[in-house]
Amino acid sequence: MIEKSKILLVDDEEDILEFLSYNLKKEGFGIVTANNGISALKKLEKSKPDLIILDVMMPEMDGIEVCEKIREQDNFDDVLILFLTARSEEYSELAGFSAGADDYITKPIKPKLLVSRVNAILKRKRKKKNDGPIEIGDIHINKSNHKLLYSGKEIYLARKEFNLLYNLMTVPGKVFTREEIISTIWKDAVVGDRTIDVHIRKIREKIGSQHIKTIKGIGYKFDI
Amino acid sequence: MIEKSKILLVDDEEDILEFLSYNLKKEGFGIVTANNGISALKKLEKSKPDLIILDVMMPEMDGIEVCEKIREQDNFDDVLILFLTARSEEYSELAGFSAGADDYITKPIKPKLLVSRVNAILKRKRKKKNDGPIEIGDIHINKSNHKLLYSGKEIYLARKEFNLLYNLMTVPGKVFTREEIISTIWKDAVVGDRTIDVHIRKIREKIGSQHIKTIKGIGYKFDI
DNA sequence: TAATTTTTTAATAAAATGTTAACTAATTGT
DNA sequence: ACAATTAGTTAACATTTTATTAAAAAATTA
Repeated sequence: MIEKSKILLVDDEEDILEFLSYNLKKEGFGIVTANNGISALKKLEKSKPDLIILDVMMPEMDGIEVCEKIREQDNFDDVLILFLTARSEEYSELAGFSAGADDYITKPIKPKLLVSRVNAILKRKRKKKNDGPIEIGDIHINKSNHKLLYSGKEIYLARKEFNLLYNLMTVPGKVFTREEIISTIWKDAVVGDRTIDVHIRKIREKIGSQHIKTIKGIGYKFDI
Repeated sequence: MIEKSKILLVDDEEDILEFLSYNLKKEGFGIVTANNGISALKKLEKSKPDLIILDVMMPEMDGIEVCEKIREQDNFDDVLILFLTARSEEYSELAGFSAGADDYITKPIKPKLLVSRVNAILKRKRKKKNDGPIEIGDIHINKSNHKLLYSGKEIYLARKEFNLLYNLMTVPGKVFTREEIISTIWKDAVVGDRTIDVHIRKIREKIGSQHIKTIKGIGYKFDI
């Protein structure tokens, strides 16, 4: 069974805390509540939540401030934060994201949407953990610390090179078409096909060409 | 001729709708627009789009909600959905993908990028049909890693050879006429009949001729 | 801002793949 | 058996795709 996730709810309105609690408990989440930012920050350490649902509009310390303070702490810089905002508060939404929020829900809160959004955000986090190290033969690649070990020796790859190699290694043997490669590595730019070749060449320069195979007319693959 | 794809654009901002329309019409796509989620859902049935481009941030019903509603409908659970978002990667991946999006573009939208992404996503869909490994007797063929195993030994086939053999193996025993072969392997080129023969010969060179049978006057088939 | 590194592009070389033509072999119908 | 038709073979050549440079452009760092 999947371990139930813990959620810290932060809102100054008791009604909303109860409403959220009720709907999320029903889904099996572990719930901790706080009715202001200070209290939330205090409860962080003990409760170690997977997700924090934070009302933007609170007296004393607003959600954005709380969010920033959470992100400053080393042990919580990757906890998920979801904002609750009123429809009209577009501005706060924008500010929220730059403060480090992961998602937001607008009030009035629809229970079904809330639950689906919370599930989605947690699912995504779980998936993200799969960005773990990959070891294939004498090549160890680790995305979290951006390190590549080639037969024990550490080798530096520039970012694009690293991402490209990492991507190929996620599914060894699978041929990644040039299109696939472009759409995963170059999210917001249009680059020519030669660009891929050049990066491939640089990777081969560093780890040899025995692993990275060209499938002419299709793409590249990482082979064992 | 390749049929032009239909795209449904959904955004509350008229400017953006026009901007998208202009750039996509120029590329020959059929365009239908809607300026809110409700209207989009209504226009779905009639327009039967191949792709829906959906702004995440909209009043009333946001893109994620629209997306979820679309996915709930049986006849549109596989329509392509592309999100427009002003936010970071993280947000779109978190909320959008779990709601069932296929890809996303971040604003500000660069026309070139938009077009290339749209083309990529549509092409990907067209291709997605035939896949999966096929094992027949001592021949294992796998499109995803472009590998052919012939009694355990890996054999390299050039692209056309591979596609041709794979195609024959999709329906073992069925006689594929030369016309059928040409229309599936040579989508947009005119080639002579001898060309097929040559490719068949090369395949036979590599895996023997016991499997690939000639049906004179008609075509070829892959036999067990 | 300057220096350095990374990324992309452009030009060209190299390699692999694909097609054709000319010829040969096999098959089919009469 | 003998045309007529269809397929197989081969090698030349055309085309496509990738590799390799060097240099420009962009991003990063000092």
